[in-house]
Amino acid sequence: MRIFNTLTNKLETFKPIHKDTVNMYVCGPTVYNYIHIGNARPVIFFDVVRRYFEHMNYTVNFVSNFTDVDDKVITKALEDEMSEQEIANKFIDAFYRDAQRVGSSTKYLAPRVTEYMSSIISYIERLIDKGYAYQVEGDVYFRVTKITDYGVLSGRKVDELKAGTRIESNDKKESPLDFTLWKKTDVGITWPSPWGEGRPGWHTECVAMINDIFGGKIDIHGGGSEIKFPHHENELAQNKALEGADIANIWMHNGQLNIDDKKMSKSEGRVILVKDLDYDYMGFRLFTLSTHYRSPINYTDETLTNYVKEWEKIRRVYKQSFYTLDLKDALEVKAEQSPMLKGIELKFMDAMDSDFNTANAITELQNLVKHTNQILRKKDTEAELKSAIELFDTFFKILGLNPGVTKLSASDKAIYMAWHDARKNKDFDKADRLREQLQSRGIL
RNA sequence: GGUCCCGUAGCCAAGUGGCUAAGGCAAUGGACUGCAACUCCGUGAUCACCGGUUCGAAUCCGGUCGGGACCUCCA
Repeated sequence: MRIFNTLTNKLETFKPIHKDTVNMYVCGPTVYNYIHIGNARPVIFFDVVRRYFEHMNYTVNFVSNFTDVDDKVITKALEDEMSEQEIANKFIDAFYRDAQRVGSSTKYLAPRVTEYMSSIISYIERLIDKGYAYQVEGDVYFRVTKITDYGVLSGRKVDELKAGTRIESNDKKESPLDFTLWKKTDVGITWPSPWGEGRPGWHTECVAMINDIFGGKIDIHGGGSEIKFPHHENELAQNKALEGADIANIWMHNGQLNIDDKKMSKSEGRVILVKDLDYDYMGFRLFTLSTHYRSPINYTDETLTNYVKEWEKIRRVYKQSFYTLDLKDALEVKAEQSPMLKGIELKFMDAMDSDFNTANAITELQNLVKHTNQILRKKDTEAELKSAIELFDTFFKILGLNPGVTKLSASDKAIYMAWHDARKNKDFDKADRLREQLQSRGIL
């Protein structure tokens, strides 16, 4: 299987560091607000990455953090007259609800910065010991100029960065590119450190936690493309300083989700929160996976509506297939996979093997829909239908789509049979009444 | 200002040197049908523009126009 490595800008054949295991870390949210639909994109995509590796029988150690120490958290806590911890807990709960809404698993290790404070402090101490960081009046900064190839991940050159006049000037820093590892402050929650009361900068938490949890280099480090610089660049720099090597074998970055072709912006009123999305969430998930993960997605109501309809179509044929077998008590029939279905399966897996090309994988899901609809029009196809259902189940599991179809109850079946008989006897008034019942039960 | 990405049918979107440029939505013709819904079959593209490299370009190179992102602890 091949994955695009943002560090080398090339497709690379995936080779795990430890046999049959994938260690991956995805930068998680700062928990000061509800997540918006752009935040949901990596939550969905990297969930699919994990699912596909698991389908390939890897053991996946998936870790995604919560940044619960941050200026924004502190500001929000002051505004709402709550503690930072209360704010964090509130929005972590909300995050889990939203992740579940869009079909992503929440059963993974989710370390919080506040739980790893001693690791972060000792990590900074080691950077100082090695001469890669320096203390000024209770602040600690990273000495970027000591990293010779700084900018390698984001494709920037130190000279160009220095030339940028927009970098905030700070007299305490040796170089404007140096970034904060520890910030002296008495605003909001603080921790004691060898440099005094304060709190850590953003860029250390991920490397410190990765080292603490995984004990070294991981296979995949992921996140949104907008945090490639400076956040991931700085993580890489810190790890090079301490270990002389990269923190991850492969860096993966997903493209952004825009609205009206522009980045979401709270100040311009261009934000849609996941919890406020007034559409079917599976349709939304399908929408986000229908574009290759490295490309930007443009959100419009029209586009999302199309994918919601598409999901209904997928779900409908699955439901019909499932109920067709259920009504015949044939759900446990032995599946017989046709060459056609085998071909669809192979192409689906090929697409996933090619840098998680979910767009092409979904095309195969659509082929399966069409083919299954053709099977449904024929008679005596239980074994073939069963095979189609199994393939749907496989695809759904990998993509994290859930049709929510369960076995019919005895009364469901009775109504269905009565409807069938009424139509057969041309008692259409009765048939229409029964049809309404079936529709209200979600069977038709 | 600097760096980078993108521009494929009305819409969404794959394809990044080689058969007639996938797939979906919409539209339209047909089939199925008690009605409706669903579903199936058919119908659509000089790949933004100009020039170059090549036997061959949507794909590589240069330019033009248009859109966007990053350089601000913004997912």
